[in-house]
Amino acid sequence: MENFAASKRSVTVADVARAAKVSKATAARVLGGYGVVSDKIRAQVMAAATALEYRPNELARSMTTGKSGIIGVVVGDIENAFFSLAVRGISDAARIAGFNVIIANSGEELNAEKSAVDLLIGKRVDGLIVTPSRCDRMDHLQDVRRVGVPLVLFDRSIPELGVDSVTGDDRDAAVAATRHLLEAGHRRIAYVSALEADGEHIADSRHLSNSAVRERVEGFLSVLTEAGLKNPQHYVRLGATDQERTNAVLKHLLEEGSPPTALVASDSLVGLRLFRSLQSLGLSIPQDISMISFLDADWTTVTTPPITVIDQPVYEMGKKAAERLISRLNGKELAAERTTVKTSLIQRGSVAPPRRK
Amino acid sequence: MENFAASKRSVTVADVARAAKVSKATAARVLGGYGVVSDKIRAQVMAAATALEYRPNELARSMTTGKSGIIGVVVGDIENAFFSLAVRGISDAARIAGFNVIIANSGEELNAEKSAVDLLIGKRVDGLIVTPSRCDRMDHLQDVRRVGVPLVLFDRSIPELGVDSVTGDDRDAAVAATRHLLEAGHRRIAYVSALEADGEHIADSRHLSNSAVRERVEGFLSVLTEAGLKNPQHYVRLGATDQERTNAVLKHLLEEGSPPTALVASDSLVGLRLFRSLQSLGLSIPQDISMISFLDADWTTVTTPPITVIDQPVYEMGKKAAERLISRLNGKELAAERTTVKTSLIQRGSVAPPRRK
DNA sequence: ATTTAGAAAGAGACCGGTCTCATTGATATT
DNA sequence: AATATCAATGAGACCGGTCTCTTTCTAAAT
Repeated sequence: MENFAASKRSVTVADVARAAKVSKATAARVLGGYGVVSDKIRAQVMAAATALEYRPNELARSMTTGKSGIIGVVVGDIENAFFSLAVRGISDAARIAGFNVIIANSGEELNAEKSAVDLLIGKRVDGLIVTPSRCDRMDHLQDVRRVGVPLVLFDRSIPELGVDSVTGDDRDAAVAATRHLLEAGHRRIAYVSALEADGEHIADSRHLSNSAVRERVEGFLSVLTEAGLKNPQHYVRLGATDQERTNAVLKHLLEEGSPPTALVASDSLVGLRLFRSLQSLGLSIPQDISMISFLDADWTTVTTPPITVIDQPVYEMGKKAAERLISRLNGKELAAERTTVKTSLIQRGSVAPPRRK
Repeated sequence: MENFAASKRSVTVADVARAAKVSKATAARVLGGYGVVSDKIRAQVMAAATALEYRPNELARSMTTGKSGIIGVVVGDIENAFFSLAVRGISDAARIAGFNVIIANSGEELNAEKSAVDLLIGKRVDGLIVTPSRCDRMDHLQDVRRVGVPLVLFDRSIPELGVDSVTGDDRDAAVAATRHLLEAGHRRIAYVSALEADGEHIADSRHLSNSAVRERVEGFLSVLTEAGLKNPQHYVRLGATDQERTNAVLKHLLEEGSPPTALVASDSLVGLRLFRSLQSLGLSIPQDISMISFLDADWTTVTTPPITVIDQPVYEMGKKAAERLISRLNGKELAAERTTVKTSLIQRGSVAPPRRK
């Protein structure tokens, strides 16, 4: 009784060699595409290979060559449009260069990130692209360097690590957005992020564990401080991780003595949640409150009004990160570099002068 | 001169064995967690391993065991929320079961899909989850079975292949949506899909190469036929692959003698594009035209009006597909099964009775 | 005291490729 | 004709694990 489904021992070079009546070494040369072989023998081996339906075992190949042809990617959450677009950029660039991509989710959780990195190194990925969930904990990333696996940070950078990073120009982007609101006449502007924290407030922006958020907050604060506004960090709020908590954050903001007249959402998910919160409170944009969101996400174009956003070229960022990694993998000796890509403000309909009291 | 970045030869069991003054076999037993070892020796080996920062080479491990611990996933497009959510479901289920996921994009293109499948098999994935781009071309999928790699189809099924599949109840979903529109009083209802085709029209729904779309179209047509409407397939349109072509599809529909009063979008991307098209034409929903979209995507809740959708539990679908595959990987002998998950219609504001002429 | 069972450790083959080195044979050189 | 040169093939080690088989040693059984 024969079982077709049962995994039969797969066809190896040795099998092909036997069928083609040549040595294993010769068959390997043909099948592996290296060394010198006569045309006649080559044809012979190829014929045997197709007849037997030979498929190279990449695992074995990787083991001897030491290269797996795989790039490991650790992102916060593939479900998030930001990351899925980035992954697309990475995958495309990788495929063109002949690499494959293996993806792991960290859920923005340090321990998950650590084990993902460990695992990918165990799989002997040739290189790693990581979105560090915390920029202040980097032992595991130092390990990556130690074992000699090239590493590129994505979306966030850790200068102390001395590795490549590809990020947006987060500070400038925040500056542009904040200026835009300031110019529209707003004086009480809130910045809302999903970053996990003890409370909703921040004590010191320098302690923000996510460098992208930190840069943005610093840009935000610098503009407001420059404009002579007092205590601008009062309006920086964290912890908008889901709809419920976002509702709470917004509620707190609006119930205070001097509520903000404009909001900046730290990413498109926060933006979406804020939009929903505002909607459910019956507040209209931009009459009652203005808002700007990071990332030109799908939803921002079809709302009424459409949302003014900071357009991050995420696909290109992913592509750049992959290209940087790949040029390292191809042996280029490069100094660690911080690549920042330019973002732009797309003005739509969600910003207007604040309502006069 | 020492180069810290250069990849140094990695630490192997043999190195650990030497350091712990035991045989390679014994060290391997400890590090691999198999066989019997005395506590004393175990401690000795563990100490040496941590001292040397030993990291197992999963590649080598996979080669001997024949299992890689990797599940290969081939999707149409990770950038599409449908797939990124599914991938999340797959990844989560996989991680819980101790598997990893390697993702490849087919771009809904048969050749890309073929090479992705080849490649993943070359990497010796333990199992495969594939969204077949065409349900009428399945040689490469038969190869998968032949080499003995368990396969689960996702979102689309190919009964002739005799493998597991996890899909939505596409026919029923389309039936429910169409009935809903019919009950609202619509008689001219269009179904718009992004499926690539020669023209925008279909000759025979049985020839649709994507089984999910085929099922939906068949459900759609059956309801309309049952309702006594003539030539309902006239209103089935394909090729809405990007904004421009979607605009064209809509233009053609609306310029005809008896334009549709309601639209069904085959997926959330088509829905989004249709929404934009309608917006740019100055048509208001649902006064001028009603619409229903597949997939409860982010954007559908924040439009004015919010969009009535067919909610597909995509995360669960991904999870189910992974779980099915994993139970096979764990040696369960199962008959091929078509799993369909129930969808539901979420009524929001995009459906109203048609305007009276 | 001698046999015996079983636990613990060692030796070495093996997985399926790559790659170095040795061997063969044909052509070019003197 | 004898030697040098080089292309084409073969033989076998190697990568880093797993795993089988063998050996050693201790403790229970007779």
